[in-house]
Amino acid sequence: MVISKSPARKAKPVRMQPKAAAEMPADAPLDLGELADLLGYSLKRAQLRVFEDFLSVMNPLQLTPAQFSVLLLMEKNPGRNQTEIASTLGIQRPNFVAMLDSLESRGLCVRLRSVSDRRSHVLMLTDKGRATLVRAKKLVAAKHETRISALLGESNRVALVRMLAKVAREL
Amino acid sequence: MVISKSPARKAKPVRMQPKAAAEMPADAPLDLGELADLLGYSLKRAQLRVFEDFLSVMNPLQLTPAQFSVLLLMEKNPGRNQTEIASTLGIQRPNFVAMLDSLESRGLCVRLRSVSDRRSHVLMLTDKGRATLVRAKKLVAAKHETRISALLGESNRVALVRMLAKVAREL
DNA sequence: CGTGTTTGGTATAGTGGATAACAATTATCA
DNA sequence: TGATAATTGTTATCCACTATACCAAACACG
Repeated sequence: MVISKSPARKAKPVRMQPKAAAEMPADAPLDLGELADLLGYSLKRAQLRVFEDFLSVMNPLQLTPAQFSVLLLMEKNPGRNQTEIASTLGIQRPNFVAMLDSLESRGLCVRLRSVSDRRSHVLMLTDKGRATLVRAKKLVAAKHETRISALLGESNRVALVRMLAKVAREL
Repeated sequence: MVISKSPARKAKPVRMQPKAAAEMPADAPLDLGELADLLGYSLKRAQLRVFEDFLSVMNPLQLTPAQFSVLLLMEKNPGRNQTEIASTLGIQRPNFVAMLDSLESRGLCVRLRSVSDRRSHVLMLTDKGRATLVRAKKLVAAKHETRISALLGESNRVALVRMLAKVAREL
């Protein structure tokens, strides 16, 4: 028998509230306590917000952050295969297949059978992919990164990115 | 008819690589290009790494970041109901149910039917929950946050958290 | 040649997050 | 008061993302 990880909700909470503690406002914002000082918490919250903003800015081009990063890598590293691009981005190779299917079906990139190793597919941007990437970069620069820079100040934004990269790399 | 978002993989890439471009090292690390300057990218990467470290540090207590944050909120805000705790953490109420089931089945907290509003469940830490939280805090402080502080310097770590909170709040 | 490895791909499962709907309860207000 | 609306916890789904096992084709290499 397998130990179930799912809820074992049988006895519903029929218990009553014990003591009627001192009257509280009851509608005041909650106290985050040490949560506010936890790096992981603010990190996650900020990441969700930044991705949300990125998505809304990129709405006309219908590119997710992950798709945008793939196109960027293809542009700067033409001729690489799926394994190389995927692993650089921390994407599992099986999960990269559907992602490429999507980009290729939209005509943004192509898989070319490599002449030197017929197992691998060389990835290349199409003209449409390059044009889309140009527009995407402009959107990101004009409406996304600019907004963050306006909020933090450009030097702080750069320092922030540098610290995050260090954490990602060296922790 | 619905427009399918799924892959339309029919024609497999039988095309051949066109020109044999200039010889490349082929095994050099890829160039991240503007990806390295994108806040969203380093943010996501750092978040994954920090959560990974948190999980390994918290391994003996088997607490995820989300569970830890719930316990912290319960401690600092006893007597709040599920909706209040969940919404403060950005958790959808339906998704919070299974999470509470798990914590309650482990004896870390209880749902008490409120005397003032019999719809809602007042959330309280149990003694075991409080004891677990004490141990968890010590682990996080000693092995997690300390490590990040050693990497960045404490003042930088504080500045980092402050900037992230600002982004999460004001972007 | 035969063995082992790599590559892209399939199938599948787990997890996190989002929405619709519902019963019980409370709030609102004519 | 009584009818209607809103809220709370919950269930049932659904979708996106991630992780693992496995496979055939192609390659590496002794």
